Amino acid sequence: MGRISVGEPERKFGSVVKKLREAKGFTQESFAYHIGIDRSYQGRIERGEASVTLHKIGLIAKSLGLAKSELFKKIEDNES
Amino acid sequence: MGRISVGEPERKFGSVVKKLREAKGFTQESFAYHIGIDRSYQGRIERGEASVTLHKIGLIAKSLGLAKSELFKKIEDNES
DNA sequence: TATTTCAACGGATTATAGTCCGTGGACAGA
DNA sequence: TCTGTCCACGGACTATAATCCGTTGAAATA
Repeated sequence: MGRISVGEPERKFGSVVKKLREAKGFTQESFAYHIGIDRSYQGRIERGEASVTLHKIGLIAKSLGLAKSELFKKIEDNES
Repeated sequence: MGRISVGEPERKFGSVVKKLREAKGFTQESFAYHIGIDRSYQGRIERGEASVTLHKIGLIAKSLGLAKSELFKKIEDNES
């Protein structure tokens, strides 16, 4: 994987997901469990170290109660 | 890879990308070249046989002249 | 101080995204 | 016809997403 940050889009994606997760009161681990992904991978995503697939993006957005378009809108506006 | 369709989200993603690409007058090959991805992979994406990464999603959206949120909005509305 | 909770981070492995190269079929034009 | 263009589809390979399991450190609480 890209251990160290893959790129700007990944970093932005990660930081917004992190903020939204925290706002929902989830820990990384509980959130990851809820989605069905690995806890350490959730950390990597939030640090911008992973270029997530469409499949995972869908799971994450759903868990945050957002449509993918809405999630990306927040990322683009960086209103988190 | 998932040779055969991965899931509904991937199929929708693919079919909308296909329509938008055609609307822009690109062939699969020219579009793929323009983005910098493999021609056969572009075909797989459009057939819903690939769960594209954030990185590729960004390249595709950009090539279509759309923000990622806009691309996903079109996919969700299926207005293509 | 000791204990618990959470996130950062790593190494090693497995699953799959993405590449490379080729074939065949449909269709349009010469 | 035949020639060129475009797409569907495939196999084999390479790169990397995603998993699994562990360690460390910070901060809060008892």
